[in-house]
Amino acid sequence: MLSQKARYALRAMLHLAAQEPGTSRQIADIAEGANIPRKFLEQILLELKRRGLVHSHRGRHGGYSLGRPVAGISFAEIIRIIDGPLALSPCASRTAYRKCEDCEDEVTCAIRKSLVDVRDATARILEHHSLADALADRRRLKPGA
Amino acid sequence: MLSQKARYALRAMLHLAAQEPGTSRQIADIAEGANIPRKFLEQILLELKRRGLVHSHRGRHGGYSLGRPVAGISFAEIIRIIDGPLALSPCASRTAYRKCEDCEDEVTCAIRKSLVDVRDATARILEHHSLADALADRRRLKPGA
DNA sequence: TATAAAGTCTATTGACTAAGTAGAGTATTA
DNA sequence: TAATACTCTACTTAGTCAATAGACTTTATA
Repeated sequence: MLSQKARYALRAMLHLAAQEPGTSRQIADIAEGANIPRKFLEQILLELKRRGLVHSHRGRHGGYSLGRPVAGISFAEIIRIIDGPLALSPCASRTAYRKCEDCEDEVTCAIRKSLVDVRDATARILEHHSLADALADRRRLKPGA
Repeated sequence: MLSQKARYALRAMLHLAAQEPGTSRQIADIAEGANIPRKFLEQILLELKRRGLVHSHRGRHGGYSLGRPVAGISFAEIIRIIDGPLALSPCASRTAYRKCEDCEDEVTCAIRKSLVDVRDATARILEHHSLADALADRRRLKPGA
């Protein structure tokens, strides 16, 4: 399961993605628009900023904007930043591989193999699903808006 | 990520699956053989037993055995019992669907769609990966044993 | 140039869960 | 009937999740 924080991050990014490209939005606006506790959102945006997914400017007319074009930001990237690797086990992760502490022999591990299959399938979907795709999905689902 | 408990459960089941069909193994034996804390394993086996994945008999020559043929027990089933749904969000689960508390409109949710895709891909792999498959994998990986 | 408005940073809280431990109880069999 | 092994419930400890608080810094503008 994703953490609540990761779901918030996805919603916040989607909110930014839905803005006129190049324009920015303030935390309060995002918090209200995406239904996220304001102070919690601050932390999330800060983290996303450190990783380059959003830009911020401070001071009076400050705010946040996407760090890259909508087509260049995948769900996978957002989720990895907030929740860590997609894999079901550290030993099945390709981006954050770590040997299982108590694993006898990884090479012959009959569990790892299928977990790697799952991680690959998951990555295949989420790495190719960008904010642009999500916006397109939404438009298709909600033709009126 | 799977919990440690779920990884233990998979290992324990695999240990049982590797036994002569029909024979049983005692908790202490499984704990040692699969490198699992003994008292913790008790709880896990109890849970698996309640769900019919293993049978037990008590008393002097007691022990545990698989509740079904190795080909009839999937990784998905074991994981669901210990960790709950495979999906990344309650709203994306098919076996344990639950609406997101703070979701505005699920039908038009641009996040849910891709999470459902992931859950389907994951389920496709893990539901079709049985203990028998895992044993076959191991044999292939470790031709000596 | 003061001040209001906005992002930045660190700490804290409370509830919950994960992982493991303990021990008394119950069934079986030699 | 004693030994052995599963059963059940409770407990502990550490850590994480979700959220909140508040002081600090930057920027625009009146």
